[in-house]
Amino acid sequence: MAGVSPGTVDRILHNRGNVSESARTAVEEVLKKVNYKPNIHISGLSLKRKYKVVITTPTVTEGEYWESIHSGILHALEEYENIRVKLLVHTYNEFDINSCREVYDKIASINADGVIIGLTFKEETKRLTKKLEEKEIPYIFVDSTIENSSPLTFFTSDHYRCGYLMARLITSIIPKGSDIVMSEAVRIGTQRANTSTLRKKGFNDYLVEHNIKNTVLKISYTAMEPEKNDAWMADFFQKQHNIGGMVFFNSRGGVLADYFARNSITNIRLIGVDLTASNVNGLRDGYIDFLIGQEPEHQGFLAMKTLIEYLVYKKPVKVHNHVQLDILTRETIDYYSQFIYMS
Amino acid sequence: MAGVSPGTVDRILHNRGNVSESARTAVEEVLKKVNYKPNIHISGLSLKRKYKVVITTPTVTEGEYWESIHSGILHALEEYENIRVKLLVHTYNEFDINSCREVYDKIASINADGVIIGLTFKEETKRLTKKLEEKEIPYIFVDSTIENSSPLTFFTSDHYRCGYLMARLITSIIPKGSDIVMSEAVRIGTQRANTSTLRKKGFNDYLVEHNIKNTVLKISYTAMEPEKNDAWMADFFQKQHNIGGMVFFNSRGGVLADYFARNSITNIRLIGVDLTASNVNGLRDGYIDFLIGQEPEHQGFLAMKTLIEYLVYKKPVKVHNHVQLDILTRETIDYYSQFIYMS
DNA sequence: CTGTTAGCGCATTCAC
DNA sequence: GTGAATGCGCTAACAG
Repeated sequence: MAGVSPGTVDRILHNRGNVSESARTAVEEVLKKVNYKPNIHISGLSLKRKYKVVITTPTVTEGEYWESIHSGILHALEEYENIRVKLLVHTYNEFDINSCREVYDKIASINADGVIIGLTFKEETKRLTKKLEEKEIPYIFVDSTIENSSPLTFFTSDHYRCGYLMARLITSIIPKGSDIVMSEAVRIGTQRANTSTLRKKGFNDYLVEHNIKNTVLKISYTAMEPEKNDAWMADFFQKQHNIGGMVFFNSRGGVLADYFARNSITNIRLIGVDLTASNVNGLRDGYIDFLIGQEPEHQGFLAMKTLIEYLVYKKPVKVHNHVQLDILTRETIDYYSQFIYMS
Repeated sequence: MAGVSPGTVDRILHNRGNVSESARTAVEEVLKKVNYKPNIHISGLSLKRKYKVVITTPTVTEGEYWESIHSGILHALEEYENIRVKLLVHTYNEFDINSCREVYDKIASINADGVIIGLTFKEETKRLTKKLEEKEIPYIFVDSTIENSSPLTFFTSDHYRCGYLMARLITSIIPKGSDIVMSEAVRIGTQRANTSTLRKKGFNDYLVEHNIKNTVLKISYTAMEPEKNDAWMADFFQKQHNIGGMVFFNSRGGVLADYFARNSITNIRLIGVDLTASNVNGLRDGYIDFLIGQEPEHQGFLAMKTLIEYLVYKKPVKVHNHVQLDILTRETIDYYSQFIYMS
């Protein structure tokens, strides 16, 4: 239509240069006129280049949070089946900083085209990203981000808002004047980025802003020595009798739901985060009232998709991204699909 | 790999016959060995056949429920850009059964390849589907379905469960012993399928099952004469002083939120259905506590996608489908994207 | 700076 | 029954 060859059009579409101004304007006019939109799937057909993408997260356990992130990444790869990307998975032990360091060193030595990072150790991760920046390798955060870093983009939920929401929910369903228990899993030195901290801040801010005076108790639950928890909880509930509700800022609420189930405790409202297998059980059985989901699959999916589109099509990237906060109850969990993707 | 030509493979893939048993087995073996999966997007490239698809719903108003359904359908079409489907949109006035009948007659006379139906008038729709069945034209329901009909499939939310959920939510946030108001928009003879009825049933069942004795008042709100509502509501709230919360089984809760805003009523909890513009405003401003979303875009998207895959690829169809029930609050609405699709 | 051509995976057509 | 040829939209490689 513009009187030029397909080769020229392609050069214009991809800014490859070597095009005269006259040809460019002529083609661009036609492009606009016919409202041209490239077909990404077919374009992949003739693309030759191969890409190496690294994904690094804590070790993946079945039915847990990180598995969903990985699953989303794989789904994105399926959608772009025509694009040759080689996925290198490097997971580390989230309770062992040395494991993380080792894995990160390995990653820094790979000449990857892009890296997707689900982080636990903040300082370690800063060291890695610094190296990546030097080599000009783009990286994307999932689950949480780090201030003062320069990722290509990140996909997380708004953890502060999550805590704020949890405060709103728990205070609206507990008996007036009853106590609230806030549980954090403080794992020394390993605090998963600052998700829990942010949630806690959101939670407290809600209480202050709404002038809520209920007593807030804290328990520090340990993921390291689960065998001790039972005795420990028994002790706690023996001393506290005015508890109306509890919130878990990490994904371990299911443990408490399980304790409630075994001890027939039904008068304490419970709100948790993440759709882990045990959380979902607790929700289904009625021991957990609300679960907040943060779309881990979607995070992984978007991270991979964005990376591909950036690498292959130079598509501009929006840096700051928040996924949904899903509120689930036992009435809605059956219809909740974690396998949802975005075009 | 099987020592045959691509033509033969294609014949096997699509069961076109004219293939020797030996060739078939040889090819099928290879297919399994390489785990062959056809690439649907590229297959569309060379497909010649064109399809006519009809979509019929109540008239589309901006920012309202049906617009989202249409939008989802359009998005599915974008995803299958290589497949030539001609979309024929036929909307009717949901308050006028004659308009519906006219439109349906028109549709019955079209030789469509498939029809997507968002229904309001149950009996009228039954007449239409009967005709479609005679002509062996597949049809799909969105929003709601009809018992004893034979759609190819339907995509709706579980309206009964929705009502059940609303009962759970409202009773858990209102002061103990306060009254609950239940609002239905009874539009004579036009009850949008039976969504409201199902929700009401779910609502009542929850109350009975959980032995909840709060007084439940009813108001019948009219969409036809909106100018009368203000006086009417003023009258209602003057007489009732123990109202703790209200639930709307249709999407018009925003009207009440608006009334609350203008009259500074803040002590009544409100739960509504659908993310219409006015509902979302009410939620943002704090007059609505929860909105239940039923993924209209997703419904439209899935309906169109399923129809295409059925028509073009003869893909088997799951008849019974329920989309998610999303629970939204003012904390989560900002991150809620209605533009989410499923692969 | 520009045009030509081959080929990606797939479905169709036609000749054998 | 079968295979060869063509073309869909797009990119890459190369010749001019």
